[in-house]
This record gives sequence, C-alpha cells and structure tokens, in this order.
Amino acid sequence: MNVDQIYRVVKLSPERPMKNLELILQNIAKHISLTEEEKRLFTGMLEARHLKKKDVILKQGEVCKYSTFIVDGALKGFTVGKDGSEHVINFALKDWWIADMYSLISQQPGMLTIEAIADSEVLLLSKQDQLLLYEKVPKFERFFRILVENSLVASQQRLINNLSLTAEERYRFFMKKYPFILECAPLHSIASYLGITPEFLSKIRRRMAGKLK
Amino acid sequence: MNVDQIYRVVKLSPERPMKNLELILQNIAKHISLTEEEKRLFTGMLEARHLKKKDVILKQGEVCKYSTFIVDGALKGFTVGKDGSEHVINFALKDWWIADMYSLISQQPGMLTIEAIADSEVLLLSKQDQLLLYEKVPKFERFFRILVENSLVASQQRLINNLSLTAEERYRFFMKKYPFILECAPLHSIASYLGITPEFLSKIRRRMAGKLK
DNA sequence: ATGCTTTCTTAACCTAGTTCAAGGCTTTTG
DNA sequence: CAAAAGCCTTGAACTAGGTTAAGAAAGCAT
Repeated sequence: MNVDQIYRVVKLSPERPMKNLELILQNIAKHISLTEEEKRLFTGMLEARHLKKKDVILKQGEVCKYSTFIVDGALKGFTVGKDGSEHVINFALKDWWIADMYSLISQQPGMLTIEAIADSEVLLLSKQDQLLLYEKVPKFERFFRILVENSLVASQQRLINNLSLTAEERYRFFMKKYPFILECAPLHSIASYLGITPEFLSKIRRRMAGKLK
Repeated sequence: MNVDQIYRVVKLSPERPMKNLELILQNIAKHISLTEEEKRLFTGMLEARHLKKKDVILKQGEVCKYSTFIVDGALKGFTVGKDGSEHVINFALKDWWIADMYSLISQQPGMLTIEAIADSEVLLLSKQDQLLLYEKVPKFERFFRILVENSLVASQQRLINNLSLTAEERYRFFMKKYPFILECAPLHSIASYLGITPEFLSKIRRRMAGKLK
C-alpha cells in the first residue's frame, strides 16, 4: 500500500452548475419537506466536486469539516492501523451520505480516511453551514438526526453480525444487503470490511462456488 | 442459560416520588438548558421503576417503546443467537441512557434484550412522550440528536477496535475506558462484549497477570 | 445447614482464519 | 508498448481463539 497515493491531494473540479441537485433534494424530501426558498438556501450552501478514483477527501488526523453527499460514484471510509493495514469502516454509493461522524460531531481530529473507489461526483455541506441551517430551517435538525439514526442502526447491525456470524455468513449477508457494492468495490476492500484477509475471502468464494451457491 | 429466567416479567415498583430527578436534569443540562416549566413538563412524563438483578425491561422481538435513564445500578443489552448464545451489545451504568435504538427509532420489533445486571433504579420516557417533547420543546430534538450521536461514536469506535485489535488489546482498552463496568459486570458478560469466550478471557487474564500487568 | 445454580478457572485438543510465498491477469503509467 | 503496480487466487505452515469437560469457590433458595 502506497501512502503517497492514499494521501494524494484532492482535485477540485472547475466551477460549474451541478446538473444533479435534484437527487439531493429528493434525498432530503424522503424525510422533510422544504419550501422553494429553503431549497434555494440549502443548495446555495453546497460545494460540488469531481473526484477521480483514489482521490482522498479526508485524511486520518484531520478534522472532518464536511458532510459529503454522493451524486454519482462510490467512496469508502477506512482507518489505517499502526502496522499499516487498512480497515474499511463503510462504503457509500450514489444517493448516500458519508463523513467521519465522530470527527464531524466533535470537531476533533478523526481516525477515518475517506477515498473515492471510482470516479465520483459529490456535494459538500460544511459543518458551519449545517449549523446555520439548524438555525434558519430547524427542520434540518430533524433531517440530520435521522441520518445519524440510520448510521447508528447500520453500525449496530454490523456489530451484531461481527459478534455472531462466521466470515462466510457475513459475506452472504453482505452480498444480499449490498449487491451493488459487490459490483463496484475491489474484493480486498470487501474482505477488509468483513474483517478478514483477502486470501480467506478467496477461499470462501471458492467454497461457495463448489456448493453451487 | 435459562430462557424462562431471561424472559421473567418486570416487577414494577410501588408508585412513589423519585428522590433523584436531579440526576436526570443534570444529565440534560449538559447539552440544553430548560426553564422550570419545561423541567416540570419533562419530569411529569417520566415513569420510575425499581429493577432487581436479572429483571428484563425489553425482550428480543418486542418493539422498544421507551428510552431508559439509569439513576442507579447497571444494565446490559444483548442479542441471543439461534444457538442460544448471548452477545452483549452494550452496558449502561448510572447516568447513562439505554434503548434498542433500532427498534425505538423504527418502531419495528428489535433484536435486543435489555436486562439489569444489578438492582437498579431507572426512569422511562416513552417514545410517544418523546415525540410530544419534540413538538412542545424543540430543544429536545437537539438533546436526543446528541444522544444518538454519542451512541454512534461509541458504536463506530467499537467497530474499529473489533476490526483492528486482538482480543487482549480490546480487553486492555475496555479496562481503561470502562473500569467501573469491570467492577460490576460478570466476566462472562465482558467476554461476550469483547467478542470472545469466557474461557479465552480467563487465558488472557492469566497471561496478563504473568506479565505483571 | 445444604443442596443448586452461577461464576471463574485450567487444561487438552480442535478449527476458523492468518501469514507467507508465489503465479497469472489486468490496469496504470512513463 | 513495455514495465510496474495492483488485483485475485492457490497452497502449505501456523496461531489466535473456540470447544469440551471438569473442578473450586461463592451466592441463593429451601
């Protein structure tokens, strides 16, 4: 694993209007409804970026200043152990949000590095603006509470799985729950997410192929 | 493990005023400040219960209808696998909140059982009243968002530990972070929380004693 | 008191998952 | 387009942690 590459600086896209503000507005509409004026206020706060595969939007040790919404593409969040090994904490695809929640909430340096695993198009909302939104449009307090709630649910589910399932069972669960990730993330990242080595994941896959799925 | 015992019915305490509403008000004051009237509204919603060791306040498969605040004592939340094995998801001590967040949020049947591991005194706030609070005192939306955020941070931290540390390292981390739990929870529950068997925890403890801590 | 259950430990053996080393295939980069 | 780097797999040797079984000590209920 090449540190220079992981820590490569983000390339900003040339400024230009986002074709796809619709997607993020729909995402929000799932939980709260906004007036046209509130929509304008909100979208005016967003910053658009184009990411190339392997671009990093947050490095371990930095304070997370943005919530990131994925308009298109795929990212992963991971920590790097002392031995240099990578541990994938979460993936995020089109129409998902990602951030180092710990760092974003506490504004302390975080452990997560967030990196694109495919060319991606994202929208950033700064913590500052998020707090401003809470004041000007209190409904957003509800929206972000729901986001955090969903993260928590996913995190707890995963903990339960890690404590109670074997590696193969976890892999099957993963395939069922996130088939789209399976298609776009490299297997070694999935192995890391499952808490096993790529070699062992290979073994599992062979075993399962033998069983004719 | 005896299922009848785990599912023993909760014993309600005789109704009487809580000596210790102060503790919960202080707990809330850490994040939002309330007027006297708001305090009265809030405390009027609380339901006090005395739990004896092994009393269960929520069983697997039920919908979680309450957030529980611990005035004194200690509880644990756990799931039971198909094989009957118990997986401790979290502990909660004096001045902490506990609930099956998934179930409380979604109002779907949950996987968690919540049980007292010592005689305890708790205060219950129903989901209904919680929603009512959101309407009447919107500050509470913030308070519960912060609670959920803290849960999420703890859950993520634990996930990272489970993926990147050995059992011994996790145990050391636990000892440092939750020394009080070590004092009041049985070792087999701690083993379960760490994701190992009690036998293996024993082995670790002996090994560590050998190393003179 | 006296059984009965729960808690913790020890020890011998067992297995799911790791490590190391190597090879083939594909993608990136100069 | 060649070289290098990354990705996936295989197999053999190894280890962290699990299983089974048993016993000692402590708490509880009759």
